[in-house]
Order: sequence, then structure tokens, then C-alpha cells
Amino acid sequence: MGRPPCCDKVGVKKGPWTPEEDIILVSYIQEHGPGNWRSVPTNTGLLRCSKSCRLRWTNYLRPGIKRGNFTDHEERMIIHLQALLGNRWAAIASYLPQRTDNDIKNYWNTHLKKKLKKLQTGVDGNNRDGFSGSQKISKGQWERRLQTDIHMARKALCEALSLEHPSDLSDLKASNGSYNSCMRPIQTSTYASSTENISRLLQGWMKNSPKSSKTTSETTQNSSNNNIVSPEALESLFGDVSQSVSHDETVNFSQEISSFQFESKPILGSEEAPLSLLEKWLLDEGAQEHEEDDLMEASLRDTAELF
DNA sequence: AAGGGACTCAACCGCTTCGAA
DNA sequence: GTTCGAAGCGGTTGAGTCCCT
Repeated sequence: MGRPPCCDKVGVKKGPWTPEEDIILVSYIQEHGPGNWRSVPTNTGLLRCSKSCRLRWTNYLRPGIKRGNFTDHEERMIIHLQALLGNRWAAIASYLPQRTDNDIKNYWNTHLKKKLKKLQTGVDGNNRDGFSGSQKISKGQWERRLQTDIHMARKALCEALSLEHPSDLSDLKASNGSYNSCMRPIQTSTYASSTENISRLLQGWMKNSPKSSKTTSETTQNSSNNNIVSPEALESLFGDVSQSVSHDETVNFSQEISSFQFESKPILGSEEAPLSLLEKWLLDEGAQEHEEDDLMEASLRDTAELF
């Protein structure tokens, strides 16, 4: 019954990945595509378990990952989304396709938590229990705020859907649902060349610096712009709205198409929507300036109160 | 220059969910 | 319907680096 075990624990290597291992993994994925991680160690000869390979790819080697400092914009999105979704890093990461959930999680734990804590103590003295004190927002108020957020999200979705181009739907179906953020057929060549870049960069890196793979990862970043939203995240935000809208419609409400059509955020593929409208909703300071800022402020305050 | 505490982030661990047998 | 492994996810750890004294 069941399947054969993923990997035997004996002889499995742990710890930091070497550039050589990275190259092997990248080359393999370039050839076979991601997925079926169980077979990766066997087929590549890597002494890593499948889980480790998947993690290495999704958090580090995957093209389109942006590394380095988070922008103000990203920071605000994370704060707001965290307030809305909680610690669902994968869902949050789907709104920031260039960032991995691991990155966002780390950034939250190392920077934002502190920042919010600071903010809270600055704003509000040293009261730390979330629901008492004159400046605190009651649980009820928080819920109302959440409702407002959801309402705004719905509005954004409706607007988005009204902009739909029906022709997109056929593309979705043609795409077969893989490696596709915006209903376009897979562009294997884009993928291949991107991965080639990684390999090349890795090789170049090896020549230049025999040290940590950190540098390598930095070189692998590119400026792809996957404006995509996972269905789970959409569901979290929109709740019943997504039920009242057909899957294809939900998927299609974007106008922005990424140059990279990548997989690892599990395949956003046929179930993604682009970010632009949500971003607008979340962050556009022009459109809904006051309301938006109030909400953001509130989110910041409320989130800070949790610490 | 050296020591040590603080910080960062890649990677691991363990749990949950999903799907194949 | 049940079992079990793969995949995915969030929490945690620890090695490496930075910064201050």
C-alpha cells in the first residue's frame, strides 16, 4: 500500500548546499522541470532528501526570486496581509511573487515584529494586553475593520471582473494549468534560458568566489514580475465572493503578465490572479487615500498590539 | 585586535493535507 | 474506507556575520 519511501535517512546530507549541488539541481530541473521531488535525489545522485531539494529550489534557486532589502511597499503589504491572513506565509508570499514565504517569514520575525512592537510602545505606552486600555481597539472594532477590508477586497474584485476580457478564458484552458501565471501557454524557452542563466552564474560564481552560496543566490535574482495571487489567498480575502465567481473568471482578472512563467509557488498556474488590483486596494495611496491610510494605520496599530 | 552579544537567514523539523494504492 | 507516502507549510534552530565595547 502507499508509495515507496521518499528517501532513506541513511546517507542523506544535511546543512548548507554547495555550489556544485546547486548546479546539479538546477540542471536537473532545467531538463525535467520541477515537481516529482521524490525522484530528484535518485536521478541526480544528490545526497539530499527530496524535501531538501524542493526547499532549496523554492527558496533559493528558483528564478524570479528577489533578494535583499524589502521595499516600503513590500513591507506595508506584508504588515497588512499579516493582519488579514495571520501567519499564513505562503498565502502572503503569493501576493509578493518575488519573495519566498521563508523570506517573508524571516523578515517578519526579525524586522517587522520589532518595528511594530516599537510602534506600539511608542503610540501606546506599555499596555500589552490586546484588548484593554483607552487607546486600544476592541475586538469588535477589529472585526469591523476586517469586514471593511473584506468589503474593499470585494469591491476591487468586482471592478476587476468587470474589466475582464473573455478571450483570456480560452488561453487559460489552453495553458493546461502549468507554469503559467496568467493563462498563457507555457513558454519553455523562457524557463530554459532562465535556468541556463542560473547555471552560468553559478559557474561564474564558482570561478570568482569559492565561498558561501549567498553570493550565488544574489546573482540568480532577476527582475521578473509575477503579479499573481494564489487561490487560497484570494479565498482568504474574498471568502464567499470567490464562490460566487467562476474559477476562470477569478483567475483572469489581471492585466499584467509576467515574463517568467514559473512554477514553484505551486503552480500558481491555472489558479492565479495578478496582483495589480489587490495592490491597488491594499496600497494605492492615491485612489482611496484616506480610507486606505486609516485602514493601514489601524492594521499597524492592531498588529502591534499583538506583541 | 579580540571578545562577545545581536542579528540574519538558510535549512531543518514536525505537523497537516492531499492523493495514490 | 483505510493506509501511507509525497508535498506543502509554519515554527524553530544554528552557523555565519555584523557591530559594539
